[in-house]
Amino acid sequence: MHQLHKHISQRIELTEAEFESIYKIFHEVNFSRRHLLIGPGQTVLHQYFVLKGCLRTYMIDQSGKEHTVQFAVENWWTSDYIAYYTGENSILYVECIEDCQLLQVKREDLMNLFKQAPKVESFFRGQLESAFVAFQKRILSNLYMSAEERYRVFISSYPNIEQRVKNYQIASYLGITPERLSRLRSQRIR
Amino acid sequence: MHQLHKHISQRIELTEAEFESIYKIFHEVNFSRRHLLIGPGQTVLHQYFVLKGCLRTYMIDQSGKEHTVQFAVENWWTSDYIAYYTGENSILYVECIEDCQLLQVKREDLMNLFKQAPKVESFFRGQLESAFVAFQKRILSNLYMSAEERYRVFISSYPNIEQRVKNYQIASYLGITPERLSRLRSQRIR
DNA sequence: CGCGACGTTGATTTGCCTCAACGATTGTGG
DNA sequence: CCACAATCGTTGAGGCAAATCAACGTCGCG
Repeated sequence: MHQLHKHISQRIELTEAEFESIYKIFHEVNFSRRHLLIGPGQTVLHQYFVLKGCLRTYMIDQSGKEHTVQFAVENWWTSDYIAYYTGENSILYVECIEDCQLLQVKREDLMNLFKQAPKVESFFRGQLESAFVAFQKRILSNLYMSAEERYRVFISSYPNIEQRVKNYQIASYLGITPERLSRLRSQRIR
Repeated sequence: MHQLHKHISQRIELTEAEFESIYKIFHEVNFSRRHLLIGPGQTVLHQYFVLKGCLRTYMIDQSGKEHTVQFAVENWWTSDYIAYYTGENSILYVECIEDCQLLQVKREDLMNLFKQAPKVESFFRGQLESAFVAFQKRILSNLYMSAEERYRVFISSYPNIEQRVKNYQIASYLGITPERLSRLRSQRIR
């Protein structure tokens, strides 16, 4: 079974024939490490399903500091969702931090597919519900957890991520400086 | 046109007859100030559309501090969405901070309706997309904005909210102490 | 009218940032 | 394949913003 088929099947039932018709609007694309998938100012027509690799979505503020919104690894979806959903120009970067094998899909194609196959819309509604829950939990964590606790939660929700991304990138996800993260980690060992 | 019909029409087209059939699964409920709609440990079967009034969703951490996830005013939807979507027991409080007139709808009824009326599912998918964007922006704001900037953004995105909720509740939404908020506001006036 | 909840102000403490220096590791060009 | 440069992670010193703790005035409600 195709990796995407398996992924979708976790949420809704789908015959091989149904999957084939859905899969028509997806296109496999490959990018090497450091490739910038999306940069500020662009219009964002696509979202991406990660077959293999790791990506990071982040912004750069006026003072030049990076702030990471999310990482995406195998079987995650990614894009600049602010631009993708609103049609506004992007303010985010989406960068491959490993060589990446992705499935690209155009929002327009997806919207048309929803009309023909309500099942597919159900799948994406379900995805959005899960994302909604994850975001709400993240906002809560930022409100009541210490930097150290947030670090611990992060590590357990993205297994093996430490081997795949730079520490300063993790720090920019947690909202702390790389120095601070370094100190938190050395404290934990003692 | 009914307030809910008007609200849904902003996103999808809906005839009067279609609205009537949808409206069947909604029930009007009224609560007075301080009523606790949802408390920790409960299962959450419903979400609510606010016809009139103001509600607050928050948690209380181990040290007894409150942390506000969201406020809901007229024409907003609210619930403990973590519990509502996952089926887990609630960890949040949803409290009426004014006398409230609400439309209650059961998730189960909504899911059945989706099968009959894909349009309705499209509406809620659209809602989720907007919420997703709002959350992503909020997470970004927390990463790169100062407390003062976040306060300013908050005030402009919830107009007149200052007259409706307590300052310590706003502070707990912004992730700062009431003392800090008080000082920020007195600075701004100068 | 009296009590409790709330908002404000002041004094003190602290968690985290900034700046800076120094290895270690990675990447690159000769 | 090696040498050098750039990037990254760590550690230390110093400073600042925001939290904490405490006191007091005020408002609203029972």
